[in-house]
Amino acid sequence: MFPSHSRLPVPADPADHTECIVVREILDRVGDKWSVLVIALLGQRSQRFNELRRQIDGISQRMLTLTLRQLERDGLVLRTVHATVPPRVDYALTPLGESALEPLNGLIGWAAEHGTDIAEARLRYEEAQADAAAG
Amino acid sequence: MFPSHSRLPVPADPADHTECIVVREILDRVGDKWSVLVIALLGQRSQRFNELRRQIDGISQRMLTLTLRQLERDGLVLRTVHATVPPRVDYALTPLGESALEPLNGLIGWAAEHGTDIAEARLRYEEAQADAAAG
DNA sequence: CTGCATCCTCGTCGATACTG
DNA sequence: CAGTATCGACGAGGATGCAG
Repeated sequence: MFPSHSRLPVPADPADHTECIVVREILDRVGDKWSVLVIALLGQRSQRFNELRRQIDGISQRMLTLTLRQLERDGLVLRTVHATVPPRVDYALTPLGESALEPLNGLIGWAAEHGTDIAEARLRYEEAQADAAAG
Repeated sequence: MFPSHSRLPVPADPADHTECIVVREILDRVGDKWSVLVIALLGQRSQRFNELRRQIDGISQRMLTLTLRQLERDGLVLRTVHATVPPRVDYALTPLGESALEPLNGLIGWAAEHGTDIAEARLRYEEAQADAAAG
């Protein structure tokens, strides 16, 4: 969370401390390992648990469950249980979740576009470090 | 990082695994506690170390140093040392750093706009949980 | 198939003390 | 003023086993 005294240059009321906290919480969600990927996948189409699991190579059952719970809790994802046998659970984005796709894709787009710039910057940095150590 | 087999629905070449990794790394940066705030503050004007420190209530000296180092390493922030006494170090956004402001503000704007929606969703969720437990 | 509980590891962050 | 070094606490996340 942003500490309550600090400010974020958001368009809206910069004096509102609550807003900073809210923003920090959401940014935290963006930062955690799987949330954005899950949102992006559900943005394509609604899917079942193991359908997601198979697409997200490397995710543990536990983390997929936790991630989906959190997204459900935040109102970004809708969980639908079908009382069939075997049980079937569908996950879909809510309208709120869909509204997140746009800013998220903005960020993802930026990342994809400037990824090489960053990689190059890192190389230059390492180089400079090596020079400093050698010199 | 995104596992190398998973895909992100970015406009550009979805088959490129490297892109996923790069995107995940950048998303991680967004998620860490202080980076976005530092970028936002430097977006207003370039600032000195303790100038930033004072504005970011709650940050430790260590974390501000680490955060700035990482942003410098990634080419988002430029560090300028003035050989005066006492020493003076200025931090400023690079053009790359400034280019990040737009997507970042997009996300921050979304968060600010939908923060109450999320808060409400959480209340409803807790409520439903309580009902389930009681019923 | 979907999901919870447990254990354990590892990285991140804060506190503190010290340096140029 | 602007760092670096070290230590400890904490929590995210993976592995595994069990349940509805």
